[in-house]
Amino acid sequence: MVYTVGEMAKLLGVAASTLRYYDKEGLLPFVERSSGGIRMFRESDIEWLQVIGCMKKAGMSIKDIRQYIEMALQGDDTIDLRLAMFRRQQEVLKQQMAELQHTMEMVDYKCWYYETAKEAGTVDAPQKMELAEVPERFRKIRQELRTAPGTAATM
Amino acid sequence: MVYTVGEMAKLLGVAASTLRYYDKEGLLPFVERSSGGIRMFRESDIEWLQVIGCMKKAGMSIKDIRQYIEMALQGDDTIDLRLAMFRRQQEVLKQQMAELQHTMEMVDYKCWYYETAKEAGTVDAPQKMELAEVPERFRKIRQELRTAPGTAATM
DNA sequence: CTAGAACTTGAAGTTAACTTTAAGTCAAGG
DNA sequence: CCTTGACTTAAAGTTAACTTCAAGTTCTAG
Repeated sequence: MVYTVGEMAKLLGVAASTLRYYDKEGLLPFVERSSGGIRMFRESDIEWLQVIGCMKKAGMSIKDIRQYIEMALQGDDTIDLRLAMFRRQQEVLKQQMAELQHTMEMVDYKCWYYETAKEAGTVDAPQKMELAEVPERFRKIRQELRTAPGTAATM
Repeated sequence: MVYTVGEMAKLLGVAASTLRYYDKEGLLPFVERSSGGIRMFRESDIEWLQVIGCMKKAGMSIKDIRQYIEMALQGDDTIDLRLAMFRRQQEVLKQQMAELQHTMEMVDYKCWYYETAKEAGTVDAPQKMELAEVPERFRKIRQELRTAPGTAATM
């Protein structure tokens, strides 16, 4: 089974122009063409496209992804390089995860903040509340929000 | 203690031009000016800036953040709206977290893939391996990568 | 009082990742 | 054969979030 660019785009849930753009940027050197020049995506190309999608979600640029594709096409000599690349990406993702956790804590705090404000009818309630009255799990983030990053909040 | 734009930028680890840009976009209506027109950031403005930073990390646009700031300056009448906004943001972050987890699984799989390839000296080792030989925790993602999203992999 | 560093503004420039447009070509159904 | 919808390319346009520039002003230290 082969697909045209439009069919494959639909299958993946992206715009056809996006796939053409990726091709132009060298991300799809494995896609063959008909005698008339029309792209013919093969079933097995889906895996490439899924990997590209995941790498994008991991925050990699088109340029970085192209480097990976080029390495992959060079064959088994670049296995070490590709392994190193994904190991580095693992670290990047761990970092992203930690940041996301932190952002979540802030949003959780703000939800508590506005729930408390709602009950009292004024933001003064949470805003001016003594640290000791603030639920324990929000104390750290509250302190952090009120000081510059890198500033020791505890003295 | 008050700070100029340059000092505050250094404190927060961002470019001064970024703070000026935020101001121009209406994100910093609370920042006062000297008689000569120079921005005078107050200690308490740090909390605003930290919240702006967190909202940005949560993927919110400048425009969305401005709406929040405007609501906050309107006072206690907008508490419900602000609470709703952060609750929505909680959902968005949960979604982001799930996606990040999924991306991580893919990268973990790829690390295993290239470790196996490295040992064998060829990517054929992991690529052509029977599903039963693949470590259990990578089977699902492997199946998923090899089919279009939304396609039932199990039949 | 005067350097000179840091501030001000508006406007133009940058970057990444697409998207749209225009002009033309291909391929399947009738 | 011919229509028609989907394909092709190159080039220009879009968007968000900054960054840089140019010309001028303010503040602080000597």
